[in-house]
Amino acid sequence: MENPANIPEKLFKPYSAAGTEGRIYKLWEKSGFFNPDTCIEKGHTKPDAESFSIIMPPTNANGSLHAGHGLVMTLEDIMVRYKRMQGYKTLWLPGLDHAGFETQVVYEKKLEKEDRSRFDMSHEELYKEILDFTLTNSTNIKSQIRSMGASCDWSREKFTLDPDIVTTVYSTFKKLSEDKLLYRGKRIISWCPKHQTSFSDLEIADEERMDPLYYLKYGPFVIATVRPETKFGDKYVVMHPLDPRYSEYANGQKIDLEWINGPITATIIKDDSIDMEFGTGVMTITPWHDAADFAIAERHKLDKEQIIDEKGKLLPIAGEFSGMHISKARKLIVEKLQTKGLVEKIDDKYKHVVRTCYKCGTLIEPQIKSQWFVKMKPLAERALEKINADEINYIPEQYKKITTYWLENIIDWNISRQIVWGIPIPAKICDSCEEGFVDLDNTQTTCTTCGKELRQDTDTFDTWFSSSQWPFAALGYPESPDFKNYYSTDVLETAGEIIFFWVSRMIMLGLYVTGEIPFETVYLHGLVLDAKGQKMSKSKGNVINPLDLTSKYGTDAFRIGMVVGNTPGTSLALAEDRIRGYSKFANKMWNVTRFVLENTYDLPTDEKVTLDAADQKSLDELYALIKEITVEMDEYKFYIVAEKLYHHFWHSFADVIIERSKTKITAGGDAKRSAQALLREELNILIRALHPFMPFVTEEIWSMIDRSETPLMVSSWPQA
RNA sequence: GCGCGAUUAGCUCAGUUGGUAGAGCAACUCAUUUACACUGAGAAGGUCGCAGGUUCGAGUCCUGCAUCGCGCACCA
Repeated sequence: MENPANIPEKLFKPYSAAGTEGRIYKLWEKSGFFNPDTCIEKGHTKPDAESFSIIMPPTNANGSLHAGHGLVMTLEDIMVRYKRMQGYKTLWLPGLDHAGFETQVVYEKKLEKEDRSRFDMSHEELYKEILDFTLTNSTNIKSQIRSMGASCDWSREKFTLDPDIVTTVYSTFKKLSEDKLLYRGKRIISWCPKHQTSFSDLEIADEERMDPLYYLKYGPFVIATVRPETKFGDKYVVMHPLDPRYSEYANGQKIDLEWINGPITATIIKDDSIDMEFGTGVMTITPWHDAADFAIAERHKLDKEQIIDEKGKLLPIAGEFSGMHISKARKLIVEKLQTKGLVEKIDDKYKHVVRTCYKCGTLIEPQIKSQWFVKMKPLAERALEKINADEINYIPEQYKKITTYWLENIIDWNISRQIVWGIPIPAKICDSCEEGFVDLDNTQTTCTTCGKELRQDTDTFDTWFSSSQWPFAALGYPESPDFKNYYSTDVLETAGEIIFFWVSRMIMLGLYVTGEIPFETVYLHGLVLDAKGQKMSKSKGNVINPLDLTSKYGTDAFRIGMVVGNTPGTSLALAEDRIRGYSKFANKMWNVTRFVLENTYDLPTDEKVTLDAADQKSLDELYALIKEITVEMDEYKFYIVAEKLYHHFWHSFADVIIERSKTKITAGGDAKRSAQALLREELNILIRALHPFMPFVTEEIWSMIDRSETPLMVSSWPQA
């Protein structure tokens, strides 16, 4: 076959993503250009260039890439490649997360299958097994991140359990303690009876349920409750001080009455948190197992008594029901109350909200426990100042409102978890007076309050406590040059779902420790849903594995398919058609390249060509487009840039300009040269502009159209 | 209960400061040997959730309502 243009053989076949992507990624890695220092050494970035940095949300080391990750990697890589091409000193720092609770749950399931249980293992044994498990699996996720084309600097990769990270987390813990922002409190916490650990308020899911509401005779009163099984210890009866129905009773007044297990003496409490409209306007309280009741008990300094143990079984106070699981006990207790004539009525269509473990759906059983808490108000106030001064740019903007509302109403953060897999809390506990002492150097042995012997705290930190320090910890705060060069980072890109869990807490802790905001822009993407707009879940069987799509249609097709029309914050329905369409686009680019090479080889690259009017107009339009999209890139409107580039490439360049060039090339002379020059320029500019979106196919094409031997990833973003 | 968001073509969604509605996919009609069938040309498809209001002019601004989704909340 004739081939005067000396066109590579592969260009005569359809574009093969599978035959290209792995090779290109290796080439990039070998070049070292993911590392900004190399870009400077080799002269692609000026040493005094402005920096641009993104810290990759640490990926669960033990996990597998899901559709949401696919979007994270795509969006962040687009930003990073764009800035790198523009000459910024660009760092994208990858990291892995030990993902404390999440990983422990996965491991527990594995143990269960093997007929083992974590409760039969020592701390050390379990920790070591999970560590091995995690480290073994971590190569998997890393190769999946690579397959997405992520141009992150692997030489700077961090893991949340790296010793230097742990050191930073410990020093923050100590600083909080010294600044009196940390306390060990015996307070009501959310407890999951299945997982045997406490949670912060964020790990709790609300669920609307229909349950019977029992109206029980309590001496002269009638009280309404959905949880008769907690009522054994109720010896306080509470009503509103202004409720005329109960004006004859005084605060503190004692009354004798017959209750579940016999006669008791109850005390009347008047508290204005009581809603006079609800039920009878009277309730009894269970301070050990209800946050609202706990608050009332605190206000009036009332006794608190534990009724239910950590596994959800009734304690001896329940008399004949002692040792019984609450799920079984309720029915029997109601029966007994009925026998005693203490049930006034049952409203069996009562709609209310229960709190469940976000992971297993088990009903949360509030318990009073000694735990470490961070005082959040002072931290939140500093964050609010910065946010209200617009020092942090939220995309989309509505997240600013959501964040400020949360910060204004923040409650203290319980950072203790009763799980093994995590960063151990460096503290000593006095079991006798329930004091806790921060002890990084492991030197304190006796309680300074009561003199008794201390034990090591066996709890670990909430994973989010360490990941909230990630931007500065991963950059080597406080001494590393990277910290000085790249903090504050430019963009934090993650799922809108973790706005409170992670983003807001990073702002607070970043500000607290370093005095600076951790990032200037927060870009939050929405959920990735299935083709029908349903949330993906294993139980529904509608989970789309991004790697199936990339292996079928190519990573480039997947990437641009994820981006086009996907506005920040809005959830995306991931339909296969969507991705398939863009695999055709990669092939279109491939064929266009062949046409351009075949038809321009005889035009010397250094020849000055004057374009004719029509061609000049086309070129002006292209420059106008580049100008527009450069602005839109800076505004993070990738969804529109991707669409415009796609549209221009296909429907202007291919359909109009190439078609027009055919007759001009046949005509020869100036018309031919004008057409040829335009073809070359269009292709050159569009391939560069498309690179952040479709890095593989563009890099491959670049190697055929550019003679400089500079990889496209460090070539320049087109100038308008 | 409070708050946030959504409601635009069959589907998924754009629509910047108000100026006669756009894209992709799907469906429809033609075209078929040189860049590309992973193609080209063309046509069709929407009283922009409903009701008011501001305006010369509203998908866009204001008010109310409806439906869906999501947060937050110590009414037992």
